[in-house]
Amino acid sequence: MSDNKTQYHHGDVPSALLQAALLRIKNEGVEKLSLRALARDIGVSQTAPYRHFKDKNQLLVVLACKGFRELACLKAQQPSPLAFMALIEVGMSYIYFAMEHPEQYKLMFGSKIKHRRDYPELMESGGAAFQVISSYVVKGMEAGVFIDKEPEVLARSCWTTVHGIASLSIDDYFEHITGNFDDFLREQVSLCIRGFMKEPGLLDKQ
Amino acid sequence: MSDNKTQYHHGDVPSALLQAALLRIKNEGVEKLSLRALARDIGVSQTAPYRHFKDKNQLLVVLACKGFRELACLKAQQPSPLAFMALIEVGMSYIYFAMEHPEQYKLMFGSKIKHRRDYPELMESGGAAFQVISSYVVKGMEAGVFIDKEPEVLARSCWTTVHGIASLSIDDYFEHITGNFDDFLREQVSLCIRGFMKEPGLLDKQ
DNA sequence: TCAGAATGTTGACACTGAAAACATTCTAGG
DNA sequence: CCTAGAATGTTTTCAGTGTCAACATTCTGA
Repeated sequence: MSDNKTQYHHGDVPSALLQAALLRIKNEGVEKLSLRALARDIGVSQTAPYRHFKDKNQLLVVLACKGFRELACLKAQQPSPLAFMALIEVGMSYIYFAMEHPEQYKLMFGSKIKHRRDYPELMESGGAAFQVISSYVVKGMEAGVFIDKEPEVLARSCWTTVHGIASLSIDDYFEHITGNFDDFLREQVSLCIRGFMKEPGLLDKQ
Repeated sequence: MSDNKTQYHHGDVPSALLQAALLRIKNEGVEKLSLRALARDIGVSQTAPYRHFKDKNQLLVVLACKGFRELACLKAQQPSPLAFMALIEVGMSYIYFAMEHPEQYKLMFGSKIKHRRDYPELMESGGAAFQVISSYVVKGMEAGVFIDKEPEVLARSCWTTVHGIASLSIDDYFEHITGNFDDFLREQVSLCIRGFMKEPGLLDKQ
């Protein structure tokens, strides 16, 4: 059905657009992404994308959703029986995701997307990403190593810190850090978790 | 010299542009700011701004610098003899600045500005803003309440957390928080500081 | 006074997002 | 199998943008 003769119908414009978009934002940043350039990339007219996405904003929303869903799949890279260590590792994974997909991360958390709250799938996938961190916090609480607070409070604190580290890393605010960058990040995340612990000493002698 | 007759020369295009820009980003967001609109606002031709700013990016840089310089003037709103309490208050002031000038804050830390590192005045004013938090951390260290780490490490951790809270607050990621928002923010900041303290108990019974 | 610097303008170019009107192809119901 | 209507695509057009070049006016110091 799909031979190599020039076709009127492209085949799969939506996913071709998304793929081209991911490539372009990786190379040129989300700031200069244009629908017309994407259309050119995949060889359709400049208005063809509008048959599949209401507008540019909606395409950005889909890209962001994909990112959140990836985030939601994160697991601690070095699983640890110690709940608070596992939480640190999840935080690290989160930061590494951001550093590996900086432009997509900026899209997810920046203000490029307009009227974010009008897109339920975006809210939902974003919430799911948060739940990952949250679940590890809960494990820590069940293990009894964290202070007596609402799990949501700790989870939000952890998420916020990790997001701060990720954002600033991406934008090269830590460029002058000397030494192993992974160590630096881990120290920053640990400092956050330290604030949650009944006995911070457990962390210090690690 | 400057009567009310129509003048060929405007008088002070640069500061008029900056003022108009601050107004526009406050009302419509930094994302849709356009030089041409600013030119219209102040009643000059669309290319007049280019006599005073190399390009749009440079105007954004100046706006961001102004923001950083304001940040650098922050003091704890409720000064406390307890060093760690003062640090918390400075963090709060920082967050409140962000919430009062959300679009300017996004401009300062977002990726709207291109080639940030090519603007020494931006790097410098940004560094000065960081120094405020840093100085309060040092006070805490001198008071002996914080753990034994490089001051820079703690300062950066505090800055990162505060930035994370500010960013997410601005973008309404905490919209579902119930109860007093100021209390929520203060709890988040405190949790961060808690991680620095030799005796977190000091904070708990506060 | 008057030349040159500073500041302003008009007009143009190459982009962009988006809508309207129209063309082609696919697909389901008779 | 045929055919109407839905899907998908195209061309054209509009309004908006950043920025440059060429030209006009005004200010300022020697």
